[in-house]
Amino acid sequence: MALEHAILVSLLEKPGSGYELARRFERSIGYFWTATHQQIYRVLKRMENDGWIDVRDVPQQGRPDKKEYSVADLGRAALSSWLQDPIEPESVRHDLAVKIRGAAFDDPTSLIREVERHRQAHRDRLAHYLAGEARDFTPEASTAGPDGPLDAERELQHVVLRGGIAYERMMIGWLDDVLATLARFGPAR
Amino acid sequence: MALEHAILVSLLEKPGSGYELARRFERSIGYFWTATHQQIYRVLKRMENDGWIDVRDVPQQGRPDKKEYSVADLGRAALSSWLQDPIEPESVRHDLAVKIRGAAFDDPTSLIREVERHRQAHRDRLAHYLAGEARDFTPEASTAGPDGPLDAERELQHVVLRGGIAYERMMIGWLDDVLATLARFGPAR
DNA sequence: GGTTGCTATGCAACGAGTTGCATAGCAGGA
DNA sequence: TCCTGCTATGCAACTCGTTGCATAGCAACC
Repeated sequence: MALEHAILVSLLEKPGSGYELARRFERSIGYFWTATHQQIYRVLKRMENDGWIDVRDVPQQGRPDKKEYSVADLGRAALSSWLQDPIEPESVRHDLAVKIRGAAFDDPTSLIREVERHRQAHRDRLAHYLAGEARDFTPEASTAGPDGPLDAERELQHVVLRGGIAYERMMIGWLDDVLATLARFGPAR
Repeated sequence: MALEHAILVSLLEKPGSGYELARRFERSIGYFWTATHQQIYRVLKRMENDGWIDVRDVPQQGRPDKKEYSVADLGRAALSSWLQDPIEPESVRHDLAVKIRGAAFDDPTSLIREVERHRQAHRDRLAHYLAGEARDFTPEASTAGPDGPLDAERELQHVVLRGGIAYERMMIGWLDDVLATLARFGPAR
């Protein structure tokens, strides 16, 4: 499982609390990994017990105190070891594809609406990614203040984002294809 | 969860045993859903208890007997109801993307090999999909004997396969991009 | 005769992910 | 004042998926 490693990468890029991590997983990390706050808290606790990360209590004004986590030597070693380990190409699971093949045995009307809804969701995500790319990865943004990541770090974040963009574009094109196919064969039955 | 629904669709397309289902999940259904035989057997048992599917003992020559499952009325109704239910666009989980962003904090040499390995796996899968398309979805193959699926069924299977093809092509292109990025920034550090 | 390999089914244990709920401080608005 | 909403952390129960193992018949090969 890679959730703990995704957390390590995110904490290396910038230390933070469980809550902050959960928000990153809704945003930039969410381009390639999703996790709820319950999962994150549980894994953070385990990682702390294993000595992978250090905690620091941070009092705050106007909001509850937080625990700020940062990567310890053991965590860095664990990440390094995982990075060396080969992984299997992911296994695919597309509920929507199941539905599309299932549409041969049912009225496809509601499926058409569903596919249109998904296409819109992918368009929204694509727009969101493109906005993030324009904001963070244009040449002018490259001189990012003292908190800005290093060149290699930035470039790698960018190429992962480009992967998300390519994925969304591919999905939109395919869903267009699906809708055209449903239009040709749906009403004929 | 959609495993039970994927099984229903597969059994509607053609009745079969748990073992045969497991093999389909390694092949055509595997374009969009993966499952091991243990999962399949467990779910088949539950579906049988719920009256979604019927069983028939089929004695065989030269090999162990099998249980052939087919979809019952209750199962067809359950599938129909699920097809009407909206689903959320899938959440993404790419171990490889975690590794790529993690490469900023480690020696990227082994990652380059890994990415090349994945690119080859996607090329192999693409070739496999294209061979299947040429075999099953060329105009000449459309007059497919008495066992051949109906036109709508075939068209929907084809559009799902095209989705798999588009996905593999997108991945190969992106992994090329990743390798170019790693080549530019990996050695410089 | 023994080994390997394929068909065919299944159990048990574990690990990971989801869902619902609980707590608590503080801010802002009706 | 009460209600809503955001930050911040966490428990408990459940479902789902993975891994390792077991059984059993038969075929093919050395």
